[in-house]
Amino acid sequence: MPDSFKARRRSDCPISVSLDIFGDRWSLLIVRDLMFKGGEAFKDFLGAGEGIASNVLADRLKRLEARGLIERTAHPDDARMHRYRLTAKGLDLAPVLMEIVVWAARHERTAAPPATVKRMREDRARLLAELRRTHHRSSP
Amino acid sequence: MPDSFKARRRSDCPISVSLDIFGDRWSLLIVRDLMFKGGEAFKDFLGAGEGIASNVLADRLKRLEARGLIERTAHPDDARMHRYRLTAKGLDLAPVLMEIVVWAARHERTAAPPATVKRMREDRARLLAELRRTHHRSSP
DNA sequence: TCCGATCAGTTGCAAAATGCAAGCGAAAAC
DNA sequence: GTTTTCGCTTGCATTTTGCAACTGATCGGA
Repeated sequence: MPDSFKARRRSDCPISVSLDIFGDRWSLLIVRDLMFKGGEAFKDFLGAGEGIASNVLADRLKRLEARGLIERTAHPDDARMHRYRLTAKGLDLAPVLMEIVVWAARHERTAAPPATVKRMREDRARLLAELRRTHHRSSP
Repeated sequence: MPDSFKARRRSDCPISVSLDIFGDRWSLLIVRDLMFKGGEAFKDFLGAGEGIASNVLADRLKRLEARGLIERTAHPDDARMHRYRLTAKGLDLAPVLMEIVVWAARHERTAAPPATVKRMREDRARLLAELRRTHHRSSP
């Protein structure tokens, strides 16, 4: 088990603190799957396309849960599964993810649908409201 | 030398593509130093507070340069030094960094000055314009 | 002009994280 | 009751990171 749980922060800089939480190659992809792709179960993240290893995935899920970005509950219909969902804190990463998408769409060749990118640039407030509705979280 | 230069992308998702570029614990801290702290030289990043190792720093600088986020030039006053500066592409990460700061300030205990955070939330356009002025980059 | 300090790295090695394939127990599907 | 699915865990090889020491070029002062 890659025990990536040293809670030791490198500094109190907000960016550094944030990177201590999600500054790796996988965490934000999990958040993305939860936020935009409707993924909820372990297998959804496993099969998400980038090919995360199951042990790393297990570690990241624990980590994200420990940091309060996601919550894990029993799946109502199937006792084998768990249901992972974004907390309000996790959902609040939406603006970060959107800015990343906007940046990548501008500077890299990506599969981002131009219409979506445009909405992220020009209609962010409504997009965020929609997201919150989808995820049943009240807005701050 | 930790040769982190496999340009192989895991998928074409804009978030995945972005994380392949700056999804690690150090890259965005370097960008932060360049963007907000006026750092320009190797030693500035080395002594930035989080304690990056010099070999990792050297690797990240090469990598960021290869990806077009920063550029390295000879320092005008001192032939030992190099001057690192953000390109327009690197400077365009400003909204991402700002949203990260806003998120961290809301959800974690950080050293972010509340006034700065407030400006990032409420006066982003002007802040971005100031940044571009500081870094002498024309705006898109 | 010599000499120590500074700068931007590099090198070698240990420790940690990642990736990969296989395995496992519990629950569901058939 | 047998097979599949699911969410992991385990063991092991590979890669990345961290640490400390070192280098070669340049600078600044005596």
